[in-house]
Amino acid sequence: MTSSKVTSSVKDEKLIQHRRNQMIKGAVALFKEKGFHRTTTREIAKASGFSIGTLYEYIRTKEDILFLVCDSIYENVKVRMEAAFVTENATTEHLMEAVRAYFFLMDEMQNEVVIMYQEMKSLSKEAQEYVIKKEKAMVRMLENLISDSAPCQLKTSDISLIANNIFIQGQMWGFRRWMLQKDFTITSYTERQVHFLLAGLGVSERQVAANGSKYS
Amino acid sequence: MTSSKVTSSVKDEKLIQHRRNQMIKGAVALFKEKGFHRTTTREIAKASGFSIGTLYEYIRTKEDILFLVCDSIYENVKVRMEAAFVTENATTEHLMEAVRAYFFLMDEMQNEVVIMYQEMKSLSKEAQEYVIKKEKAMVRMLENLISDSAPCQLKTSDISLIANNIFIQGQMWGFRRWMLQKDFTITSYTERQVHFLLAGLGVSERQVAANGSKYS
Amino acid sequence: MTSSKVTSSVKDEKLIQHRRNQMIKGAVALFKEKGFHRTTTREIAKASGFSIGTLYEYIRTKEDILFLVCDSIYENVKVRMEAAFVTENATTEHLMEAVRAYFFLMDEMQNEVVIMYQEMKSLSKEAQEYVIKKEKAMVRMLENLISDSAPCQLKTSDISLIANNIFIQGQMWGFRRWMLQKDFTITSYTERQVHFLLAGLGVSERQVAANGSKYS
Amino acid sequence: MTSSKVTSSVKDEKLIQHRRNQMIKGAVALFKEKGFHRTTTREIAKASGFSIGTLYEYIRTKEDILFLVCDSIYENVKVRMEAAFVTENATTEHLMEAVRAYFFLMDEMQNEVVIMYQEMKSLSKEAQEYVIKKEKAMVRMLENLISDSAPCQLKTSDISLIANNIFIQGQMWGFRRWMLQKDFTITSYTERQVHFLLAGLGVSERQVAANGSKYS
DNA sequence: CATGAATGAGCGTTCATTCAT
DNA sequence: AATGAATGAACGCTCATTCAT
Repeated sequence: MTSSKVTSSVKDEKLIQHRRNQMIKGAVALFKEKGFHRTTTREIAKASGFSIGTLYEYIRTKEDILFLVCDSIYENVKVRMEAAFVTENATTEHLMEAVRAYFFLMDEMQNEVVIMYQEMKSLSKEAQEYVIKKEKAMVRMLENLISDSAPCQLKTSDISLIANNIFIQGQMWGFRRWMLQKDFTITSYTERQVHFLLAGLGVSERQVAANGSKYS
Repeated sequence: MTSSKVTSSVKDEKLIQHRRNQMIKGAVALFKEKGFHRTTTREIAKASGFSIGTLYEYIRTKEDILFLVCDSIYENVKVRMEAAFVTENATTEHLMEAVRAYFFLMDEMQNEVVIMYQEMKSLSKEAQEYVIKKEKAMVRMLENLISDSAPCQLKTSDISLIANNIFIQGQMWGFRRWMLQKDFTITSYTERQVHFLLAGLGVSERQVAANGSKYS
Repeated sequence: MTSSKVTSSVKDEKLIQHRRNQMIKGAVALFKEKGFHRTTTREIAKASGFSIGTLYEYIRTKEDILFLVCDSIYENVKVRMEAAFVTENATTEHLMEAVRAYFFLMDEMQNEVVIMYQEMKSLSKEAQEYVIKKEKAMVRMLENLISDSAPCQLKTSDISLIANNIFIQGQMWGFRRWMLQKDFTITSYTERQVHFLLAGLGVSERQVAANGSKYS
Repeated sequence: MTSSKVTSSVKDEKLIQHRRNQMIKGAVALFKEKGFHRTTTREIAKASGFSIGTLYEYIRTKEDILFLVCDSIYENVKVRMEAAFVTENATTEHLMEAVRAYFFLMDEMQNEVVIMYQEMKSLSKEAQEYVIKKEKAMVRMLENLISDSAPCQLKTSDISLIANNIFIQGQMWGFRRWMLQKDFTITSYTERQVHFLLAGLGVSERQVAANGSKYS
């Protein structure tokens, strides 16, 4: 669905969607390499396969492109996460499997994550809030899963803390790759983080690891 | 000590140090608000209390300012951390106290931390490596403390993982303030993170919390 | 033909040629008056009839403009010289007529010549060599003509010397105008220089001057 | 003698002279390499062996330095030429010997000559006129010698032309070195130019070359 | 007399954005 | 709907000149 936050002078919704996908793909590659500010609109147009004039038929300002990129990242993450999250009668195993899915997703989306971390500040206050809202919604999903699956009663603030810890541990796999990716693979990283998570929750690992995971 | 990585055309070392401190202070305030790229050298000069010409007597390029800022952040953190870290016969209590000191430091340095996260990419590859080296050295300090104080034998990769988790949990207090600082104060945040850390290490909290902390 | 040494971001070759001619014309007028260094790119843009942004669509650096000017001067001189030079069965009369044509051309192009003399040093080493090559090619044309038309056998080094003398005598009409243009017109200057040239070659003037010149 | 055209805030005439000589020496070396505009006053101060503040005690503007350099060049040439010029009962041999002396001087002063050609335009109109006056005076010296020594009656305009030809032939040895200094040494160059000069004057070489020259 | 830190006008260059075709 | 030439505000940086010490 077209991000209605960004206006276009073109009418054909299908075309808008198509062109914007081209733009996002081109922009992510460029932002990853040079960052938002060092990337010019001309470069984005070229990488997207059309002219600077055409680019401006589908956005109003350069910031719109960054917004489109950020929005698209969250959309992708959201779709993938919803597929991995069980919402009813969740067990600790469900939680662990969701965490694993999230970590593997973060591995796939390292570049996008780094972009989010580095360029979010370049968005307008308004757009930042929109994006933060999306991040909060995702954390809430995780909180619900923790809450549902927790073996014992946890304080809501503790649930929130654990959810946030998991979230940034997933993201840090990407933005601290220079620190982590010599000692770990995504598989071993995931396994050990899950291990400490369980320990933190006071769950014996044996209880959970009985049946294997998709991700190990 | 003057950062010898950045050359100045002024000879008086004392003056260089003084002027650069002015620059760093001014630049941090501006970078925090608008980011590195949106801040102009003229604005930095003005915020530092001198003219654009004088600014360039103490640096060669705008990037030098960012480097000076990053370098100064690490220098400050390092000095403070070294004071908080026990290096001999460390106990779990020592570790916890060091973690608390680190979290409170991160609370003080929120703006600087956010700048580091967002602008490090704007440094030259060379300067990035220099800064990463400093970050790695600090993580190593923490690893040593964990290793020394651990109640049981831990794998070195696990030690590294725990150290990194602690590190980014401290940093995340700043860069995810919009998420955390409604539900927590730095004190409660620190307490709960320490709680889960101990749980992860398999240490009973009662054993440790007996004598109160400076930070609670 | 567009000077392929200088790149442009505009694609239309015809337009490039047109805009560059405007630039050259404007730049020559300004360089003549204030020299290359004292002329700003904004002034050149204005004198060319377009904005500073447009100027930079057709060049990459200010030095490119100087190169374009120098290149264009040589191109013009070359075209004019080739038209004036006989290449087969040349007689002394042909040589004299070519020299006269050259002197009159130098009279027309005084400003350009002065610019070349004063600003060539401002070109990059690479561009200087390119321009020197062109100058050498032109001297060679003259050498050939001298060689062909000489009444007696001359040493090649003498031919080269004579050619160079003629060349700078033509140029000096422009760059020493404050010395020469009170006592001479271009016609009388040409006539006397030709006179001494013939004397130097050991040719009686009567033999040559029989049939009048276009230039007297 | 101190160039009274340039004012100094220092009183001690001896010191002024000393400092200015340092400046000229440093400046010539720099101008030769990078030209007047690309050379900074700081560089000149450094090359002169004192500070930028001191530099400005002995001149008022950067242009003053260029003027000092130009003036000094002419002063040197003048002194040397006056020594080489016979003013009474001059013969063709005297003329030839003076020309040879001039050519060898131009060989020595190539850098200075090139600077004069390229940077004179950077002087103020007033200073240019002053320098041109000096050049004219020198040409006049040569004209007088030609006039005195000429074997036959020459028109004054022809004398002027010949003097100018000699002058720029000497200078061209320096500013066209890339063209001439592969085929000639200063000795052979001088000899051949003298040869053609004599031919132009209608003098048989044998009459003159009888007794050898200091310069061959 | 000598120093060198301070100044700021002014330069070359970039690039987001527009709009006629 | 697509193009790309045109625009000019704004940036990073330089350097001649001054003046307090």
